[in-house]
Amino acid sequence: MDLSNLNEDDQTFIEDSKCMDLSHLSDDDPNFIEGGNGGGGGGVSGSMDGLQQYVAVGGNGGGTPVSAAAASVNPSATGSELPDTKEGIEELCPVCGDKVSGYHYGLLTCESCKGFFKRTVQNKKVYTCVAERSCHIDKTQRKRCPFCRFQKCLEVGMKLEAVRADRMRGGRNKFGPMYKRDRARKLQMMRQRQMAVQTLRGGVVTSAGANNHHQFAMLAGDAVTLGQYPGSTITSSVSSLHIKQEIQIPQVSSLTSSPDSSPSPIAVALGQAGLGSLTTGASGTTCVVNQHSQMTLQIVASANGNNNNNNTSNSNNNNNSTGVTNMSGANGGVPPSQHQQHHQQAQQQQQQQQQQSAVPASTLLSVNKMWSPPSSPKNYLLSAHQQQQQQQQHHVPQQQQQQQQQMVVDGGSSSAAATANGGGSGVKGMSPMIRDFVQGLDDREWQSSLFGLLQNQTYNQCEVDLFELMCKVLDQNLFSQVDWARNSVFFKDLKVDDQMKLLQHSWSDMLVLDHIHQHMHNNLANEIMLHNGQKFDLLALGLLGVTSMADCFAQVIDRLQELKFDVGDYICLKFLLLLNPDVKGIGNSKHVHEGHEQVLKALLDYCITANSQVQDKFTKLLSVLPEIHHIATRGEESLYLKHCSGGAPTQTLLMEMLHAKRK
DNA sequence: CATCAAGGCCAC
DNA sequence: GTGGCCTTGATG
Repeated sequence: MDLSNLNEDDQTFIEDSKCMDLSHLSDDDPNFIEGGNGGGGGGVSGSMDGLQQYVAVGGNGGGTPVSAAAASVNPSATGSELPDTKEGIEELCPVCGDKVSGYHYGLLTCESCKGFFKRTVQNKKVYTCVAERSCHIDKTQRKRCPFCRFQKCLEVGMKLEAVRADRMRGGRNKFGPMYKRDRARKLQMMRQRQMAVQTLRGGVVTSAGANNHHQFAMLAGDAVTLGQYPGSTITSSVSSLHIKQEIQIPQVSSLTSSPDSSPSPIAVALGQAGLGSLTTGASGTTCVVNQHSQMTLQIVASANGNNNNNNTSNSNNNNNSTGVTNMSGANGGVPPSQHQQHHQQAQQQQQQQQQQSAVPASTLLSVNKMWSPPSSPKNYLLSAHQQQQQQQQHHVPQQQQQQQQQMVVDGGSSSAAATANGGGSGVKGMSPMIRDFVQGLDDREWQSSLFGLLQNQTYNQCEVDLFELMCKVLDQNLFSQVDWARNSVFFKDLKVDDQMKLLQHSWSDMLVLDHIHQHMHNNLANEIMLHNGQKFDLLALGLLGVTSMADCFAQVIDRLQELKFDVGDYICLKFLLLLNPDVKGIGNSKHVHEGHEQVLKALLDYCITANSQVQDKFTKLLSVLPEIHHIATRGEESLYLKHCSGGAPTQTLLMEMLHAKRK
């Protein structure tokens, strides 16, 4: 492996940083534990605060144990001794653990898995798993279950779209820059890990067993604490592994645009991307690879006749329930002509969407593909026409479909972007700071992840627990919240401990405020029809589940409408909630106070100059905050009670935050 | 021209 | 079907 360009690329690391999927680190990889890799598979020990662990360690490679191994290669290295990159990046294939031969289809893999992936995609293989769809894949057993092997390929991030439809040889593809950055990241991580290992000698690091959930870390500036999510206990007795680390945010993948298609930060943070779901669903799960980078994982009729109703009319359904079948020509069992027809429909749909929106249809695809919930990796594998079919199959009212699409497609041109670009109502009088705030918003992402999650959670599900689903959405929103916060001015300059305290005090208020914003500025509906026909109460999200607070919520909306509450106001209020100077025990309270003051002043100026027609807007806006807090507090209490009675999902950041506040 | 990530080949 | 090795060709 040639690493000659590592140093030069290293410079671009910060700018280009993306989230690394660490969800597939091998649980039993001793290097991982020793190396202190803060990512997925459950290596670093357990007494770490959940928030602190919300770290994403750079790079694509699907949580390859390599970087950790790199750290352990030379544990005596000091910060001044830069790692030997050629020795350091002796990676292992994230799929099977064999020796890596280079970047293949998106990440570093071995030659064998490269070939396997290529054959599978090119020849449109259909595999089934005769076991539980959770076969362990390693070098010696990788041939046993191609289904699970291919699934793992996808989980770790191998990219279908890197397999060329035209089979053209040679040349480079769009992933080149990503590989380059990935190398830079790995080098960066190696250096940091070496420093971390040094630090670690004084700390306690133990194996975390099989818990590969919720591994995340939080950064303050560029400082990060690594560790493992402890489940339901937040404790300050943290193994003090503080590593300088750039948090990396994945971009939404696109088949046509950005090659940097790591899984969502949420999935990354949870360490769940692509894991877990394979153990769900009916027996007889089948992998079907479609041409043109589309892949489906379908639940097909099992041997005992457990066919899923929701899938029965899918013409792409493949009912090969046993053995391995080579689907020559036909795509997933559809006769070629039929498939072509469907494919053309999908293309036409995409073209129409592209014409109608600034957001390419591919982004829509990618939303479903990459922002799938951690527990349902199968769902980021839907092709365009399959999504279309699903919508039709599940009897989603057309209006609802349009509404959902509208929300996703138009998200980019909605309030935040429009306002920031001068198209909104709040531009006049907007200070540079507020403009920056607004530009930092990404409502499209918010909506995309919301609808992506809802869709994926209900695909092929007859009925889902709506409360559980709400918790999942809240959890996802919470991760987004943390992501936003840690990249925010003022906040990002704080130390991890301070950041945690501020977030623990503001998260629920911010969730409510966010929902108000989405409701008011992006026309978020109060409920939507899920793809399985169930109705999901979106409003309940904003109420944190306490639907009896709907009147209170409506009153707040009314008041804010009277105040001509706009995006600039919203983001200022959000900062005010986050930078709460009243939070006790903040180390750098001066900084928080200053930030708070500056935002207050900016908001005041903005209220005066931009909304002079609204009498005393500033004071009235601030008076809404207690109302929001009231709703949030009720929501927290309700969720906490539900959790304590066993009625709410455990092992979520949401529950972690609930517990943290009660310590 | 060197690099390297695609696809291809073919012994097993 | 697998996987190690070879060929190709865009990129810098």
